[in-house]
Amino acid sequence: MKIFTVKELLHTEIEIDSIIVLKGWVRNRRDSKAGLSFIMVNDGSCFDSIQVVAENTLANYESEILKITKDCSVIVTGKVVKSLGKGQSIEIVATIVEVVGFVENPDTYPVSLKRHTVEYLREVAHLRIRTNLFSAISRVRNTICFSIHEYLNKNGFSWIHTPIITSSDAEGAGEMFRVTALDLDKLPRNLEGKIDFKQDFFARETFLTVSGQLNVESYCMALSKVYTFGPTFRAENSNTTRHLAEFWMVEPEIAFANLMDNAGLAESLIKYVFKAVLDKNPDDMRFFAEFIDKGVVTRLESLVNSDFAMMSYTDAVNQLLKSNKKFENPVHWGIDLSSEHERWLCEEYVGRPTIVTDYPKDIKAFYMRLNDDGKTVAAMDILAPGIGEIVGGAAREERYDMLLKRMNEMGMSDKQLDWYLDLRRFGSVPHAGFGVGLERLVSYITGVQNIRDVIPFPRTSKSANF
RNA sequence: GCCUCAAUAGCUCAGUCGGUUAGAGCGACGGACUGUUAAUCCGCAGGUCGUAGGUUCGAAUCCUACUUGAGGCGCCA
Repeated sequence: MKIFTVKELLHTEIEIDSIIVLKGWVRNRRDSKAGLSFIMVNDGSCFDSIQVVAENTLANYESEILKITKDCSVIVTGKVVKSLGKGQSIEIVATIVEVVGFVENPDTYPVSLKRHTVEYLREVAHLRIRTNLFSAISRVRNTICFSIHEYLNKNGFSWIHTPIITSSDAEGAGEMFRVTALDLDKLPRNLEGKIDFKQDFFARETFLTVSGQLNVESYCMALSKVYTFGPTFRAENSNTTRHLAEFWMVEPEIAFANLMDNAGLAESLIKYVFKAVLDKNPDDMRFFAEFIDKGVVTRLESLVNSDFAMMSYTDAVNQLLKSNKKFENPVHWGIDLSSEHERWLCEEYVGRPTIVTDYPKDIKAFYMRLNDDGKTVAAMDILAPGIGEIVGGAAREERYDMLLKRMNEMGMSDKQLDWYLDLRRFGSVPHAGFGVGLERLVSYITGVQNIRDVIPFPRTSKSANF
């Protein structure tokens, strides 16, 4: 007897009268006094559960089947039949229902058969995957990751495994988590009375990476098209619906490329991902559209077939000024756009993802390429309605003198990044890249507003449960 | 890090001006009914009112501190 997933049973042609085995968790049980019970079994392979009909002639009907509650685990052997009821085309008439594991104390089982808030489910993150919402999020997240790899692979990119541990504290993206093997109760001191990191595991200060970009640039200078895709860490005390201390980021980097090549790649990648989700997860997306955000499917569909808006930072500032809206933070050329500005731009003014380019150099990172105007850098952010910045990227400063000058201006030590400067000395080429926040992308695609709900076990300030 | 709000049954919430035995819906359990679909109907159980202090004859209710959670802002992806 062959073992089938629910997805195979519901979404491929299985011959009627086939005898099959099915393994999963019970979503719901309904009894009929006609002498049978309906058991909805879900194994996460797809959104829908399959209906198993258990008749009271089964040996364990009274002793076990009538005691099945939500999330008991079962192995069902049975026959595929055309459904006599409404709501499904086929169902399984069971010959054996083996209860592998019962649920203790169903009255206090955290994920009962009722609607729960996402805030509550976050407190039981090890069990929340057993809800329609979180299993749908998990499947869509998986499709997103797979399609990112697929798109980049099809387009000749190499996936580079840049290090998680870094000795550079100048990656330019905020506070870092320290990595140490020193005994914190007995920290070694040097002659100056400071902590002696020479005695630490790596014989220097080390941190968790905030970005793989600097490392991947060196691979870009040999393999042309590369990307990193892995976890990144920020020790910022950010408390918002769109920040995590540990999150995943995709960072493509392309050689012989400028900002427009970069923006084109980002838009093309994101649209590919949108389309993949629409194609592969229609059931999950339908659920999000019904219960989370009505417009979530139509929005993706229209975006796949239209262009992202593009405007320069200077234009954006001018539009903000022209809007005559009262913003908390006053607008003038040179400010860093705050969320209210970004929101107004992409939600009200444009109404779809918007690529903003050429920001003032003073509000951007040291490695971004200086434009000919001497005031702006070739940076681009993609702002998405409801989420804000989902992509941040730039053409990199490939000119040695310019980069060194910029680093000095910002008071950075060129010693630590001499290897990075080397890339500008030995066969440098114009190149560009960007970072996509995976969780922000998942959030945008699913309509799930809090980023803590689109990663399995969220790590945020003051919270690292499970 | 700053600001705001919240914490009462397994979950979601109500609880009047500080006053007798703290209520409802869902879930769980028991029953009725039914090829059922978040089934429906009836019944029953379930509470240290976040923690610690304080005010008061009397505190879920007022005050203080703490803890936890949420939202907004900042930082960013």
